[in-house]
Amino acid sequence: MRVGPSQDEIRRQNLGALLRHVHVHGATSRAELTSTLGLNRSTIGALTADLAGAGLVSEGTPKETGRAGRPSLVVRPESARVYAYAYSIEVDRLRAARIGLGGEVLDRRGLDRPRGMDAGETAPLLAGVLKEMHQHVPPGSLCVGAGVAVCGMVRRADGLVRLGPTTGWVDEPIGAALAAALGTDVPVTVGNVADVAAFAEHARGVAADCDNVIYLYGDVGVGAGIIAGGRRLTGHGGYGGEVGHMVVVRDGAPCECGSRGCWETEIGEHALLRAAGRRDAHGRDALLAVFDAADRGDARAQTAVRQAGDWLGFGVANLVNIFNPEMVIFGGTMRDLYLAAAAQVRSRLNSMGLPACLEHVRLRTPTLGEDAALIGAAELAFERLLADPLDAG
Amino acid sequence: MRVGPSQDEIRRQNLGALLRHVHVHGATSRAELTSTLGLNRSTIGALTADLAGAGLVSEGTPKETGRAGRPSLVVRPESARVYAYAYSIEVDRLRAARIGLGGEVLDRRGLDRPRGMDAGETAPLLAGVLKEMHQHVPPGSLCVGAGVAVCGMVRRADGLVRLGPTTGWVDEPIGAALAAALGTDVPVTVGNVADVAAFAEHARGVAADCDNVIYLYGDVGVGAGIIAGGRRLTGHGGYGGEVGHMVVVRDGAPCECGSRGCWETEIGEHALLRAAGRRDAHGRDALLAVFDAADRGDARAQTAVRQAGDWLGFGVANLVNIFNPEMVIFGGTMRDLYLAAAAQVRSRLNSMGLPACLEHVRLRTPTLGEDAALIGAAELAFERLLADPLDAG
DNA sequence: GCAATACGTTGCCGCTCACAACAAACCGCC
DNA sequence: GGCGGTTTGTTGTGAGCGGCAACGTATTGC
Repeated sequence: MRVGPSQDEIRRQNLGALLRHVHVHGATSRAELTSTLGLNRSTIGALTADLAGAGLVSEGTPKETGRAGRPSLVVRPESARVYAYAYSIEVDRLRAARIGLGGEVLDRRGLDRPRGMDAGETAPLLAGVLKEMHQHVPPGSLCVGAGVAVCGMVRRADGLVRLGPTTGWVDEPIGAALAAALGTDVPVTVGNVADVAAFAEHARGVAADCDNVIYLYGDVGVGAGIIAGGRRLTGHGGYGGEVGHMVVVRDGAPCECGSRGCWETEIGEHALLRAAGRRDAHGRDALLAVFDAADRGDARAQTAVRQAGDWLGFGVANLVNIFNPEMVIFGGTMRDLYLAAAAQVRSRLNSMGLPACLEHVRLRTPTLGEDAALIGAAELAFERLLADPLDAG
Repeated sequence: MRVGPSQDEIRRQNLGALLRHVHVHGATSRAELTSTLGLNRSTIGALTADLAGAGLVSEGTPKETGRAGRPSLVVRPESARVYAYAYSIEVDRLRAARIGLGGEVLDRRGLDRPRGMDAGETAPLLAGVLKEMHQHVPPGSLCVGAGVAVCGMVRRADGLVRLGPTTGWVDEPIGAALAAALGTDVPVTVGNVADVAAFAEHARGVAADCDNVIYLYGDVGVGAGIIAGGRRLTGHGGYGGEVGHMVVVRDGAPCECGSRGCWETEIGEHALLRAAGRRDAHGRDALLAVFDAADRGDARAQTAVRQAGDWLGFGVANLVNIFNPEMVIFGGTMRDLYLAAAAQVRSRLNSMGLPACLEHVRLRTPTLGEDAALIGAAELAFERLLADPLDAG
């Protein structure tokens, strides 16, 4: 049974709200925080004092106010001192970063990932990168945790990767393995790429003011991160958003998942390359080559792109009818496909979508670009800090 | 920016939590409330005193405890004194009820609804029924509002019915019309039937312990009420859950919505009747006749039912992959179809659903039966009371 | 009739935030 | 350079909330 918070939970929530504000919006004057958060001056003062005492923010005098009156102290996130580790596990690459409070990328590494590498082999590799990065951490810094973005279905409870067609993983306990490798002082959170990217775009990207968002992410397959009513739609086990396996052609082409006619068999990498007559190619570069060819007038590539764009619009229309979102974001390869075939997408969407659902929906591309997964992964780790700044700090 | 609640909001939330508990679970001893809500004895005492003072609950000594110790006072909802009006606007019927706090149906009316009647004509009719029912209200009672369940897409902001294929309504302001007819002291809330029924089943039905639920409701069309993470999925405008217009056959049969191949063109009333060779029939009785015929061995009816059941499983599998729900509930005509073709539904679901998503999903029929819409409509009205018991009371 | 048990009631405490009064820092003007 | 006006930080006070412990009360079991 839901019950109201106790007093110290109020405090925690307010500390979190303040810290979240400077984390997302950057340095903010206390006066502005007062009006934004709707708390009293004295309360804001007490909260910032607590956060500053924990080393999470610092206060300073502003340069020039330009206005009359005593200048308000500016509350800054301790971007250099408070940080999270972020990982992105992709098809043939591993990316890692150290990201400061506020979202600044402090350090960044990347390494190739041989196909077929499982979680048990990956975790020590990631831990090694962490050790490398850790050598450059200034003394007195605070690590709030590590976040991992991975292509595949992630069990919310423990970060087990149930099925990652891209990586070939089945039931790989990357969360547990990484937690074991990093030790108990670095809590690990694992999330699906699309979910995590959606989270990032919702926190500090295009969807900053939208509470109902579908973030469509494509690499080899297609998944979605869904924000419904301002909160991430996880589903019961954490597997929500597997829109790539929505069947759009009954008894259609076989999909890797074992079903047939899944959406990603029509708009995924393989489908596009095959339709463009490049059956043996794979990877993002090959895909971009198809879009390039279509741009230059290659008839077969154009047909392939139009066909895929039409199917993209088809699936988006279904999702728009089901979710009535405010915004649909096209990320990963879906961004390229959308940009190459926007006319087809919109046309399908307009013919299939219910008028009421089409009313306010906006189609967008991500603003955080390649870093969305890493930033989102870091956000996962920061989430713990923001929920309880003083205890986690 | 989200900020923590102030002290009086804590009080409101706790009052609401207590009242919600006795509203949903019936009379409860103070001792039980203490352990369930996790609040102190003295706090529970103060809260019940406030609620009793507002006439929302009453306290009494229990019959027999059977255990040693001083018997705990029992907190009862004032079911007879505190009530809401509930309406359900259906194809050819209007149903109305007066429902007491706790969910008890105190009074119930029904009348025929001529097809083609619009909101402007319906509202006075509903207001008239309310006046009738009002005559039997004991003095000193408290009306907390009115809730309306209507087949169609409802704009959350003001209860405008955007599109109700069943009723033939387009942009009918039933919320505003009813509010005008009932006066300002009876706040009106309008919701989609499926949403409202899902709400009811989640509050006090099969889905009581499930936070991720899809309630599939069929009449002429098909819609869904979706509970995600314990909260109703409304979408941006309030139109979320229009799963009936998920296209399952590209360029398929034309649908009333203007699109083609919508799910409801395969599992809706018309589809089933047509496939069973009863093109001219309509209504629930005709549908039940088809299921009866299939039961008795009519080959054509059997084929129609199996076919529709297969499509039902198809769509459910898509939804299960997208939402990863804990439970799928089949209501309205979908209940009949599911019961008649459970084998087909499960077979399709198993072949198309992702293993991880199938893991914990349960298929169920509603427990609240025909009253789900009315009870859910009343819950909409009670929701305002539960959010702030003393101000609304 | 007594002890044991469980519960309601009461007074007190710590906590949080709002509020008001005061002090401090800036601007513009003379 | 001094002055008032303005905006803000700081401090002390107060109200409201829930937790807690002590005490009174109602029941069961012996």
